[in-house]
Amino acid sequence: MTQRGRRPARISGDDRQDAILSAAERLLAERALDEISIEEFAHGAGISRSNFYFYFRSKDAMLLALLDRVIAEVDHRVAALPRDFDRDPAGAWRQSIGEFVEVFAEHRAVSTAAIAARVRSPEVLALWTEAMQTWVDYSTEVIVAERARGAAPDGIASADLAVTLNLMNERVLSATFGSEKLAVNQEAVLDVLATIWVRSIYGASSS
Amino acid sequence: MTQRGRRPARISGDDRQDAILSAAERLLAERALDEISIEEFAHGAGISRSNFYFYFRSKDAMLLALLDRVIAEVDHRVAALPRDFDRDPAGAWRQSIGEFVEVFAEHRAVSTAAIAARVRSPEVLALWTEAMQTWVDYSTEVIVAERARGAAPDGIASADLAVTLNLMNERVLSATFGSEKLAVNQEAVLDVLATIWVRSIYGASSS
DNA sequence: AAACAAATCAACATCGTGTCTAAACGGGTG
DNA sequence: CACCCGTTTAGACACGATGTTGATTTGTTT
Repeated sequence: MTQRGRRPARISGDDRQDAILSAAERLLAERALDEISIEEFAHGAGISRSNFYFYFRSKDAMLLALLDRVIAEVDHRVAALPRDFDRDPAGAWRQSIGEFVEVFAEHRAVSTAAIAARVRSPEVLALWTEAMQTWVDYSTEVIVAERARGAAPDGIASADLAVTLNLMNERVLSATFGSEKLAVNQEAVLDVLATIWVRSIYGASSS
Repeated sequence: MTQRGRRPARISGDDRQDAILSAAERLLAERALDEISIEEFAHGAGISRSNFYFYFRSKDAMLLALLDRVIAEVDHRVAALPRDFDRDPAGAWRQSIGEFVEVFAEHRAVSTAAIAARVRSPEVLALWTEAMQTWVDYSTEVIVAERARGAAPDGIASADLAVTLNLMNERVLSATFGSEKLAVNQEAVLDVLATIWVRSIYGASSS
């Protein structure tokens, strides 16, 4: 999972690579990826446009490296979480979702850029989908377990529910932290998402 | 709402305009908007690339005209729906969502293209947001009414709930009908969405 | 048919990307 | 010290897509 979009490398130059990535994240906070030319990214990191290609094959490859970091952080955080859904289901879900919210908020520039670039870059799409798949698998697993112990009712397929709720999170966080016109307030978003997750998973299906 | 992205026009040429739009929708069923050059759209409609600009200022303007049609159809369908949430809440929600699903499915090429282009084109973003706002307002209104008559419990703000559920629909339908890897089966998607809406709106907040 | 607007097209200018080459810089090793 | 080798730059080039301009054709009206 590490060193994605990187050449083998030998000694130094890693700092430059980081400098490029830092500058990129800074620039992405202002404008979208499409609106920033490679020349701007290069100059932002204090190098020439030609030299940019020494570190990354393309703009998308650079974004891929940025995205890799963010995904790794989410996975690291979620893995460290206690898994006590039987003791306090609502709290456990809320905590998991909270990790997403926090990381998404901290790296909102990269997250929104990745989601936007996904439609155009197969590599970004693949990496994002792989990460989403991990989270969906985890969610599905827990839902199945909750149903097995009688805490959650049956109804729609667990996998479908997990996919839908994860896609909801993706879209809502993107809207909220991308400062879209139609979005949920930053302070309220965790409450709203957690509530919907819990109600959807544990609520009886009316009708 | 009509004649968006169109010059005043006088006599003929409307057929050409329609021909371009038809060809565009046909091409968009195969590849994404970015991957199709204006030249291809033009040739698809039997005209030269230069002449394309006589009908549309840009690719995005063309998409805007396509999107306008789709939004109008959804609004027309939803407005014709009976509004009997007190008699059969789950059924009423399901029917409303069903209209979205149907229109989205029928015009999946335009819908997914618009959602993708939104991040890049301010005009597409504005039109899409305006439509979403309409649907969110409607949803909010009904949720407030359901809470007022004691059918739905309080908890998170009605407006936040409405925004989130609408964004969920957008993302899930986009994934499903855009044939994304991580999506819900076409036959199941209405069930899944309707269930989550109903459980989220009428389910008591545990915890 | 003369006039005029609608419709069409070829040519041009521009911009960003990606590739390549030649030349310079700079630190560690033989 | 001199020599590599990794690093860096500038510059040129080809390519593809976009958007503009100006001229030309087509069709309708008077």
